[in-house]
Amino acid sequence: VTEADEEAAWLVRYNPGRWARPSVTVDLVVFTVRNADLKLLLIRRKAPPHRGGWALPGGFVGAGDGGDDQGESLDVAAARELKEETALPDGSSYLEQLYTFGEPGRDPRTRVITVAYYALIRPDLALLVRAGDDAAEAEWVSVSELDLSTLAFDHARIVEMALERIRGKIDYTPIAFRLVPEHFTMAELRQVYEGIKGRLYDASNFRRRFARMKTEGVILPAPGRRSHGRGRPAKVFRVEVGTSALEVEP
Amino acid sequence: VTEADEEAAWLVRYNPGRWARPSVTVDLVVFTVRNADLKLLLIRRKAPPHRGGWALPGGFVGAGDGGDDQGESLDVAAARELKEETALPDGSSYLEQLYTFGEPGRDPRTRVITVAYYALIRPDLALLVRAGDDAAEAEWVSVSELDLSTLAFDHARIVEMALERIRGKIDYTPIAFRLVPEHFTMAELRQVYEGIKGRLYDASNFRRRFARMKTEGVILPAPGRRSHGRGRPAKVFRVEVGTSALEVEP
DNA sequence: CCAAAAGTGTTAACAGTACACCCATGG
DNA sequence: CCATGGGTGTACTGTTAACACTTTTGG
Repeated sequence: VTEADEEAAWLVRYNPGRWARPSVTVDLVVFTVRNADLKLLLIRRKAPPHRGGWALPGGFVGAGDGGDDQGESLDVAAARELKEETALPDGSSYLEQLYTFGEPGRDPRTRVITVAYYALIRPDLALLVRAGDDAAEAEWVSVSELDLSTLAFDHARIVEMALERIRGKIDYTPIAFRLVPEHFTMAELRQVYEGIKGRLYDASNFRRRFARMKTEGVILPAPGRRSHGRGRPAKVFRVEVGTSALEVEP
Repeated sequence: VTEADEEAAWLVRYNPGRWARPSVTVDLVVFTVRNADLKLLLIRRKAPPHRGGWALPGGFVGAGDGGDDQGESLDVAAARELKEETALPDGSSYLEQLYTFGEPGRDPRTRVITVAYYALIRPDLALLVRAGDDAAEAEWVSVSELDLSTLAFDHARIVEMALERIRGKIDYTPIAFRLVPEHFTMAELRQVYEGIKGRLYDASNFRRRFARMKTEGVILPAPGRRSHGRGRPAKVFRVEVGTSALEVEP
């Protein structure tokens, strides 16, 4: 047995092509916060299975032609699905891989492994939602009012994990800034925390929590004030886009 | 166009089978700690590509026959690969999904999407490693001495992310207990932290950090003491397996 | 006895919380 | 003027870090 023979044998045995391949999709848990109320984007399925049921937006990952073209990356597939569903400009939303779900039987048709992502959408851009290709309608649903058991496939578990992730991550990463407009008040930022954590924050202590970010120049004063018709108008702030302190690593 | 026709059209259009499918694998980052030294398990690849190079153990996910048999779950596939490589008894190691890597071109043969897992192995069981099917040899390599750039595929990135994950998670979850023997001393537990975090801990403060777990009955006294030949012998502790306080949710 | 490692006690710094109180605006 | 929300100051609490000190073993 020559070395070339041995190598050829391995090539055959471990050629990925000889294994049955699952389908791979991306699913999106798209969040926004409005008036301290955490919402997520659901679609009504136009096609079976679960036709007419609520589900997460998503779609298949382009895998190319099996030859030189290996298709699109997972991140790109997720961004593409997000764009199809929301028509938002590129880079205006935060997108992060969440977890991969691949239980046999989670899709009755065939083995489907889905790489779930979650996205954070600024509320001033959240109106730009539209129904994608495979959806009859797309709608923002309050997490507090959502009955998870009505979701198709295993999407309830995906949503639960996404909630867990953002509720944990908001405490030690700057993801909250992805859920406020470019110019925001401390009250608006606080309401993002209240919507995600599902509890109230003391306004004065909340302010102090971000005092250091102000002195360090991460949070910058923006011109003007904002009045809500009643009470003292609030100062307006902004964060420098691309500030290293705002980078979030998965 | 009847409703049935429309439904049939959707079935064709969104039938997962009509899309090109990628191969799906699981790769494992297997950790252990010995003498405050964090080690990970690498194999030498027997087959191309990267034949002879260091790589993470892993293998293809069984996807069934494309019909009623949908194959094995991702968790099961990861546990199976771990067993092939280490021969450890089921349930003796901690296994958690890390991240999914699917850049086109990461495997030159075809589109391969890999779901990476990391595992934590108790040092008293870490000797039970063996080379799996596709490996010439398996070896524990110190993270501090490892040159990441020598790893095959995109395994350097996978290892980096696994390190990041355990270095973060050890601070707010009880994963460290998965890296000590059933009966352990505070010094041994401390060395797990030192190996993972890559810094020294004050022994007295470290002890206090776990004082509450002792009073709450999570950490229990074990009979006997342990002498290292020099100095005062240390008390021995154990944790109740299956204690809810030790459960770690991904 | 001495070196080494286990284990205890004391103090300071800091972040989070509760809460009293002042400020500025619209009506 | 007063109701409402923005904004400041203060006191208390629990956690962590630094470090001096005591205890118990092997050699």
